[in-house]
Amino acid sequence: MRMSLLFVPTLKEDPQEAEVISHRFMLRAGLIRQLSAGVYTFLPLGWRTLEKIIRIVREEMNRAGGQEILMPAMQPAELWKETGRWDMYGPELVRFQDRRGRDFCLGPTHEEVITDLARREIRSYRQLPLLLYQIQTKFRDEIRPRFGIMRAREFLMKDLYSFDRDVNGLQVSYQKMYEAYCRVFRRCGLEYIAVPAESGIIGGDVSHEFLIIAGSGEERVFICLSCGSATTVEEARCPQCGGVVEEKRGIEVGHIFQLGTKYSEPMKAYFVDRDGKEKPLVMGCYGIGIGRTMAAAIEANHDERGICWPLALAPYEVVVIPVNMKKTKHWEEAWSIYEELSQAGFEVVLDDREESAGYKFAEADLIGFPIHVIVGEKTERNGVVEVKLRKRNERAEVRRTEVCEFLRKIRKELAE
RNA sequence: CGGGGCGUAGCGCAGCCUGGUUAGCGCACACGGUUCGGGACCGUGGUGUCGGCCGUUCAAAUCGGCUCGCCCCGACCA
Repeated sequence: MRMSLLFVPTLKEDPQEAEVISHRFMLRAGLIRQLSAGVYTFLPLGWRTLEKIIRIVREEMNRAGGQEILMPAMQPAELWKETGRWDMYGPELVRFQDRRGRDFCLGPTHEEVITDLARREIRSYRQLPLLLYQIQTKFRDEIRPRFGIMRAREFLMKDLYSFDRDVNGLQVSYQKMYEAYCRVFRRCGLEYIAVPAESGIIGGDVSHEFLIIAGSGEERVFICLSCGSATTVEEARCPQCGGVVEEKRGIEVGHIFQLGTKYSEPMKAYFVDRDGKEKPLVMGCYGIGIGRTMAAAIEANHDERGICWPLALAPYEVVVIPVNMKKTKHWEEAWSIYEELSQAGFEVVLDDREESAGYKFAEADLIGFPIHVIVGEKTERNGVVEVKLRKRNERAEVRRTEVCEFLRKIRKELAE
């Protein structure tokens, strides 16, 4: 992609409405724009990153045996009355009526809809276990939308629901998801931790939160350095081993629950087991905040100049910067490197704008391309380009002829 | 919902307290020229229902009331 054609409205100054770092950089780097409190548009670069997270999540859900579906955001009140949540959920539930005066809501989560589907379609234990998921926009009229995209009123979420014959089956599904979540966050290049958690309004017995470790995180986590166990409750400091406890801060990006029969009982979602008896489906549900993961990734990976994307989440992997557009040599070499890298399968942007070098450097840092290839005087004189790694702030001079090979190695290294 | 803050050009702000010329500055934008390895410089130019409504006054960005929106802190959440 050529930078001159990319729609990236960057901001030199901090927008007054943004205080939190990820929010500031997302606005400044031209990733998002706000429409209303807690409601955002994703611009091309922001959407690319979001799609990268989605792809990783999707691959890992599929790998764990999940099957993707898409449920409606618009849901009839009747379902919510069956579980009692129409009254329980409160004003956070976005409610409205259709033209005939029938009550509906915009789904903040989908237990009711999926359980309704399950009770209609699952008859026999032979159909179990079943893991269904979707990646979809959720609506929650938050008391107080906050921190930009971090707590939005409209946001993208991956939610998976497991259906099993019994508690043993549920535990197997739960364990699969637990591991899938670990893989998702590891592949995103993020430092994460899983901690036992309260299950809140979703209900159920066992539950874990997945947190991205970031200094600005709202939640405190206590990690035992000897046994590795973690908790969010200060008093419960891993008394079992008595080791040294380290406190860190984290941002909740995922939550998994063992629901049991909390929804299947009231909604009468039964199946016939091997013994011929009717039993309620044993359920679990598993969520990942997609946008939140993006914000958390920035909270955990930035410096004063801007974002330092992990390779896996960067909107583009490489930016090629010709220092002086007036010098034919810079321009030609930059173009040929751009072509070569594109051919080689890199996601690369060519900064072909008539801007000063300093301007391009500052913007490349802000946006956070993991790899910068700078074509300038050294290229003209010695046939070398400068390769800069954004996150480590390391620079290397590489011969023009070896650029592609060098970047292949770097990419492999950064991917680990 | 309680507490605090903000709303003036696309963005960041000054002006308001103490009402009174044509509402200003920086950035951005357009055109011309000079620059070109860390957000360049010079010149020229365009840009405003001063968030909205009502009121006070000869006169309101400025004073008063109401209202809308946004941000931050608290109780809830991916």
